[in-house]
Amino acid sequence: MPKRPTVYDVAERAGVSIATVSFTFRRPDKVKVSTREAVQAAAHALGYVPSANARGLARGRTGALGLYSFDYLLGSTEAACRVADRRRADATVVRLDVNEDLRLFPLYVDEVQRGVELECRRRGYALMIGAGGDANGEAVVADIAGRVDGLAVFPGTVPVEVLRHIARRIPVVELSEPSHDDSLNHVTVDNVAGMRSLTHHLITEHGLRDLNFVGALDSSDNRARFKGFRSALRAAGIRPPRAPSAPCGGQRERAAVVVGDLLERGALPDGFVCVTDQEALALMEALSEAGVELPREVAVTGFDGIVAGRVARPQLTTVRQPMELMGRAVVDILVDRLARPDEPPESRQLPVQVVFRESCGCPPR
Amino acid sequence: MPKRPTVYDVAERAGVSIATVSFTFRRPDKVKVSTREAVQAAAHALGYVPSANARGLARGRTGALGLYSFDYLLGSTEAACRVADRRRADATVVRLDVNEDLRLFPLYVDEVQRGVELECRRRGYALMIGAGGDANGEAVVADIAGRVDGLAVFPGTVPVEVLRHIARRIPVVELSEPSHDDSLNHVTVDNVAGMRSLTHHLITEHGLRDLNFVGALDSSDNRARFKGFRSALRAAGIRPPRAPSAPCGGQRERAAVVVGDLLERGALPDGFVCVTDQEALALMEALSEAGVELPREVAVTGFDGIVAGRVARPQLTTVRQPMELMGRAVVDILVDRLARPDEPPESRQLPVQVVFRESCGCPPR
DNA sequence: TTGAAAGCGCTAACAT
DNA sequence: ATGTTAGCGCTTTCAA
Repeated sequence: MPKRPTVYDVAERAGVSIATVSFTFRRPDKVKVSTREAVQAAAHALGYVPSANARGLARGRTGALGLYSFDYLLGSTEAACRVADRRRADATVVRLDVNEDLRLFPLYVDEVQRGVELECRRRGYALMIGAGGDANGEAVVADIAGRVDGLAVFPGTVPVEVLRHIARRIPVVELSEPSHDDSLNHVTVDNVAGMRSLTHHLITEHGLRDLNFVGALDSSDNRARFKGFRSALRAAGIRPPRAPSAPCGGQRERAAVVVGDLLERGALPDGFVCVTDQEALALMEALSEAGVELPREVAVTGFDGIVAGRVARPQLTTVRQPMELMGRAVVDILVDRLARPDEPPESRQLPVQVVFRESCGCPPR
Repeated sequence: MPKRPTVYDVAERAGVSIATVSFTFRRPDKVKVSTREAVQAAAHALGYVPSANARGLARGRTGALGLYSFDYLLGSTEAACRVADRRRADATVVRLDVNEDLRLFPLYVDEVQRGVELECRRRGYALMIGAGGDANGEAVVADIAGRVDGLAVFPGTVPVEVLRHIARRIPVVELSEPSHDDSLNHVTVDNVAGMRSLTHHLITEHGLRDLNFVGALDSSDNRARFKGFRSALRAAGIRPPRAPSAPCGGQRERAAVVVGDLLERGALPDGFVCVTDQEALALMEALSEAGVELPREVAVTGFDGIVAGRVARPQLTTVRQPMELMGRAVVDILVDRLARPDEPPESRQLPVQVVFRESCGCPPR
């Protein structure tokens, strides 16, 4: 790789000053035609590509937004790496079943990310993507934060103190319900209403009364969903469980254990209301494998509306989040904050849509 | 937003020099404990986030890779924007059918991009994403090129001269068969073999002889696929068509026109071998709507292996590209070139897998 | 219309 | 172990 040409090289070759070169790129119309052509010719001949780093430095802003995400499917990364090792052309043909793939992609984060991408493009921003989940996640997020004008993060990916720290420097939006009311912007959905109306449906339409809530209450969103669940039960005069039942984190093996345990104790409820689609999908699979017929013997529902739920058998009843829209809203807020840095942080709550499919007992559609 | 603190601020507050601050961040273990703590405390108190721009400038490399992609579904962007306008919480509930969604996402580029993301993370690189399709695409790609150490592009998204230009500065890999043999690296698949073996299957297993190839020969990959198609026909003693039949670019309306025309002329072939899944899907839909029964009356096949083909009815027979792996290979090459800038450009060809599903006449699986 | 010069925030020798 | 000092490549007043 030859040394990268700079403004100086171009200036010298075009016989002008670096200021003129810079100016020519910024406002071509404000330069004499002859100089412009000379500069452009020189730039072209040299293979000049302006350094966005230097530009960003000089201007104080980079023109890029950042998205920090997370591999919620920890196991998958490892599997993917194994696959990656046989990447030569002469390697064994890779046999990943497409059904299998759908469990890994696209997930919730992927669809939100897509929204972010689309809106970034529309606004003329570049998008810097980073992800953690592993050890030095904190370093990574700081690294990204250092190269963008605004940052979006999925909840639970970055310690809140780190986020606050970053938020002192650039606008940050977190994709969750506002929990610790602070300097962060938020984009979220109406978790409570969504879960309440889903649960209400199970009770009134399908006559289910013994309902388990499956999922960890480790995020404000999950807690809101649990709240919606309890609220619907209470409204129906059913005493809601105090705590969720054991979550399996979307992992098949764990789901199998949970199901085996339940079966052994003869404690199968009327339905499992899961905090996410992934949780529900893993559970459904474990139930099926254990010989439980869905949804006849037990109903299962999810939350998110990911593709895999649409393709599963039975098709998964769920609460769909407007993921692309959420991604767009994120960018919208960030750009807005950039323009008006002194506005207080904003929280945007988007509506959800309950999608009745087969896994709750509704007929196929 | 308060003024962003810099090394100078931290240094002053910690009572050390800026070099020490920098060093403390780079090699915390090489600094006296007391100073380290002082610096970290100051940084924390100030909300200091190092500027990756300045760092990149000073170091001569950014630690980021770039991916420039493209909206192959031109119409969709517009539709998405319309949706984006009703982004307030009080807006009408958004009703996008999930089936509809799958036609837009995830597509080929999305799955490849995912591979790029995963591998970037594994290697500790940040990923800068940009996309064009609209007017100032050239500016966008230059912008991205200016902020990364290496760039990946999908074919047909950037004029080859621009690519060459950029390749003089940083390593570039194009996701296509090497066409113009130049300074670019390439990642591609065995298009010829894939299409040949798919076509061979149609001929020998299903006895189809009158086959149309659908798609534009506007890329080296597409030409290779056409070549594979012809080669299989020739091997079977069938005279291959000289040119493909009219492509519809994956657009429903156009597909409907093409089908209507064919039907009118009574010129329905035994099968349509489409250059991509999107092409095939649009065609299948048009055929179904026109009352043609698939695959009994006519077979349809695709190429790529996108999710939508798996979910379509009948399920689409196709040639699956190892998209995630391709994305990973891209990063692999880029990182390699970065380490050894003087190596000649590399081309990596990955194997494909023919997936027999229903649309060619095979039984459901 | 163009040039000179002062940074932007950080790193990396080299000194101490 | 820490400080000094040049830049890195570009933008941007301010002059000319």
